[in-house]
Amino acid sequence: MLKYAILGFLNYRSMFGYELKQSMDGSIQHFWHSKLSQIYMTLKSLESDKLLVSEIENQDDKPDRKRYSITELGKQDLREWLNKPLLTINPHKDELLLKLFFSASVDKSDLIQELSLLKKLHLQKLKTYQSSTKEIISNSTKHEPKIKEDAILWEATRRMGEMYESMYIQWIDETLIILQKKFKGRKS
Amino acid sequence: MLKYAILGFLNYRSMFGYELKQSMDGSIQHFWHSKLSQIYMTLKSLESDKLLVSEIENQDDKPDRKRYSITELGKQDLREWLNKPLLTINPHKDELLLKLFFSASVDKSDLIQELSLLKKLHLQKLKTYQSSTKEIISNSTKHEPKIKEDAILWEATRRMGEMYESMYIQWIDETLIILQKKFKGRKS
DNA sequence: ATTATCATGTAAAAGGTTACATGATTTG
DNA sequence: CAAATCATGTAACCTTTTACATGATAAT
Repeated sequence: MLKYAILGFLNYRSMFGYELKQSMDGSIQHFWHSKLSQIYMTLKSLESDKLLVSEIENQDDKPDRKRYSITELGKQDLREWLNKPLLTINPHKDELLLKLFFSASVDKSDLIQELSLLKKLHLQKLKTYQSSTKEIISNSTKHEPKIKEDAILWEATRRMGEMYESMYIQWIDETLIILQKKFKGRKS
Repeated sequence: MLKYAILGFLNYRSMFGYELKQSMDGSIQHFWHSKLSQIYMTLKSLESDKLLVSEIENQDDKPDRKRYSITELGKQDLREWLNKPLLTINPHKDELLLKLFFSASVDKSDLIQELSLLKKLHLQKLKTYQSSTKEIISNSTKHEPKIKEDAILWEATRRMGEMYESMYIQWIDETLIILQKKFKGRKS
């Protein structure tokens, strides 16, 4: 579905591959992410499918770049995808939970340390969603009121990021308490 | 990492490919899932890496089956993985959020319908984690007290499933209210 | 009769990561 | 002087999905 992430962004305005990566990392990174190499490959295939067109722009001080624009065919494809409702929950994978599930033999203080570090990382993410991500969305509405309907939906997805991180942190806290209680003073 | 899910289960006891799939779907499906075809392929490659061995069992009434057992090398590999702490958050993907992010032009009653259906599915999952999954875990402890340490960690992962689904449902409810408020009576 | 369950697999395609390659400018 | 940012891409590899193939028994 990287295809539709790309079409979605290019439907706002034309962009370069590199720029697309930055847009993704700055707005949808908590529910979609891709490596640059994959973005470039996908852009190529979307162009050969006539969903995009590109033109090369020369820059004096910086490397040349390729500006991609969505075509009518591309817009149509995007619209069809947007109008087709999802009928199933999309499963996801969490390596931490997989590891934890099988970790009965692992030293408990190691698990506690691991969870404590991950808690810090989740707290950082939470703060990002609560400050910079939130500001980006509210700023975009001020300058261009016509994108208000977009901003409402962007805010809904941001809110999910916030709720998810809060929930994850709460779960880590609960799990840390259980680990400290049940295995107190026990060696592995 | 399907590799480690397989090694993890086979470290409890030897199993058939088909059985492995059932075990996964019955216990870790909310943070790990795989198709049967992939399980068979991975079993094959793990066996050629000497992490597993297999023996064919004949059954009169049912098809033959292949029982896989973990080797010492496999146990070692699993232990190494379990002892290596995760240092990063694993990103995930959610097609619903991706679609919603770009859905400003979509008919709002369609979005409301889609979210309402998904809410029902999440409610079902939540109930499963709160009843059958919970029972499976507590039953396993009663009959085999030596797996108590395992059961504590299984319960922690089950709890994440429960918290995740509760959070998701709450987010859908909030989002439904926003959609109904902001776009009341408006045509797409 | 048809569908579900048991049971194993192969082949092709799609999706995604990692490593490599290039090369200028800017910031610390 | 080293690292980050800008900018694009290829090749090899790994992971995952989808479709196909077979065939018996049990349940509805």
